[in-house]
Amino acid sequence: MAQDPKQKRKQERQMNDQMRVRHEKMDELREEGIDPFGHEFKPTALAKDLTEEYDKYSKEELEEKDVTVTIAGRMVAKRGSGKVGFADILDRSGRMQIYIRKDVVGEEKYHIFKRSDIGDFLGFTGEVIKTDMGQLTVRVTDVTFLSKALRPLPDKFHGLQNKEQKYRQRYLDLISNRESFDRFQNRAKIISAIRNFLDNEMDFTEVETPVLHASAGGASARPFITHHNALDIQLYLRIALELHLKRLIVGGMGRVYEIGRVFRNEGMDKEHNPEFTELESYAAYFDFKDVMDETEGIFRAAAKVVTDDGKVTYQGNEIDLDKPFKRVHMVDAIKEVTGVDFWPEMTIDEARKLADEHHVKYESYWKVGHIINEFFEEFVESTIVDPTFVYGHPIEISPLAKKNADDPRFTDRFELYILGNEYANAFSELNDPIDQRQRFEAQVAEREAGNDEAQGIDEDFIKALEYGMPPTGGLGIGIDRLVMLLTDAPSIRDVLLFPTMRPEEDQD
RNA sequence: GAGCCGUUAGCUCAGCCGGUAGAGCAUCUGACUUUUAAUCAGAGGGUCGGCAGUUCGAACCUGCCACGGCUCACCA
Repeated sequence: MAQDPKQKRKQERQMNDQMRVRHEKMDELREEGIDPFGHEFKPTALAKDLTEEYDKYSKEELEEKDVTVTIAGRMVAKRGSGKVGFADILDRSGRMQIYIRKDVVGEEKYHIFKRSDIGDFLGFTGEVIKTDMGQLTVRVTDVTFLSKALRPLPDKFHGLQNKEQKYRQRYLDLISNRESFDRFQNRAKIISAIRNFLDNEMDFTEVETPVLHASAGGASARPFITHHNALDIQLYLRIALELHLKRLIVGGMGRVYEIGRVFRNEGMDKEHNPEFTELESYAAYFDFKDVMDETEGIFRAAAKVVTDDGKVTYQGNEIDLDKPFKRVHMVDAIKEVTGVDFWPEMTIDEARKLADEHHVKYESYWKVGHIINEFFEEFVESTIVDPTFVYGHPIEISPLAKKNADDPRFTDRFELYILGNEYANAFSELNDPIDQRQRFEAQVAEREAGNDEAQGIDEDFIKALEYGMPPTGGLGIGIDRLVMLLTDAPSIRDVLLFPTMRPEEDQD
């Protein structure tokens, strides 16, 4: 391919010594009639399969078996002496050592191996053997050059440590840090296990609902705003899946769930990324206690991917997901930790007095329920260790949850807490359209009073409820945080392949 | 949004009181027919994140900027 000489000079200026050498080797391959960016290749085995199948045999047994295989992958380590060489080949399943001799493969093929760099893709055919050191190895009879790496890989021993680079160039992290590679494999398996549980054990239907919303509801959060040209309207990226899924319950689908990306235009930290993956499920005729059972089922199914006995260690703290989760009313939990009793009916002034006594700050528009919630968040949340369903949230902070039949100050809602963090939020869904309109109106009043995350009225959703929605139990789980818990990841960025980053300028 | 910390070779990291930049891996040359962070001998490789300032002299001190990390705040 012809290249502008000016551009080529510029490129060369930006290259370091190692890139120059690799470009030269690429040209050399072409001169030898080898395509440095080759085509299809048919490996007959993966590294992991070979280990599983043959590692149990002795050196002599393997010699007798005389098994020939073809493997392919990226060369990630290379060592050896003049006329023999060893290399580690990384394929999607793991590593395999190869052993190559000049007197076996011949001058030309050995030269290809000698001149190839760490990072290059190569294919090898050979016999499965064990070395004198007992290492399972492919003794090479044929080499195929597959693809050139023009940039050097990170340090083979330390891997890639620079966090920024790990997030920006995840492919390098995946190549050089096996624990990261495995974590993303586990993420996929966890999501698959959840799907399997909901599909096959709970008889749910998986659905897809719009990401672009005319009004962003179903949660309290600031949305991302975008614009549709043809319709010339403002649209929002969804902040929750809730309102569409409930419309499907109205439509008679009975049990639906969606695992999908939602977007919240808020701060970023170890637990928050602007886009994240949420599971929401809705089941007709469930109440929130049924949803607790469903949630335990989901967590156990997911945990099975990483543990046999349900025990998981997160950042040094062990928890047991096989034990039945604790269940406690929010007011009882507050009473237990602080001694403050919110069971008696009280006026806002009495609640404010309690807040003042305990140095709990409150906003002017807060009602008693907001203060109760604040007590919980301030004093109780961080003390929870074992998986615990905290239920009975105040009605003021739960605009989509059904009122408790015996005490209308509270809702039939729960959140699941583990090690001080929230993992699930669920309730018996509000299916009374008149109550729903009043809740939305209270949210609008809150917004006018200064809460810019309060929701607006979704008239279309209320209309759907007016056609009748069966009693329904709904659930939301933050998938990223669940994956963090199960894979012992300290930051949400460690479980997102490509976390949101500020773009860098001046890229080479 | 605030505070603290970081940014030095392709990667991982040193660099003392301000005196013109170091190691290991990687790369290059040579030796070596069972190595596994291979070994041995030699060599090359730097806009010390960027821009200003202080100074005879700045990787180091000061200011501003960029990006990142941690903590806090915010966050159904």
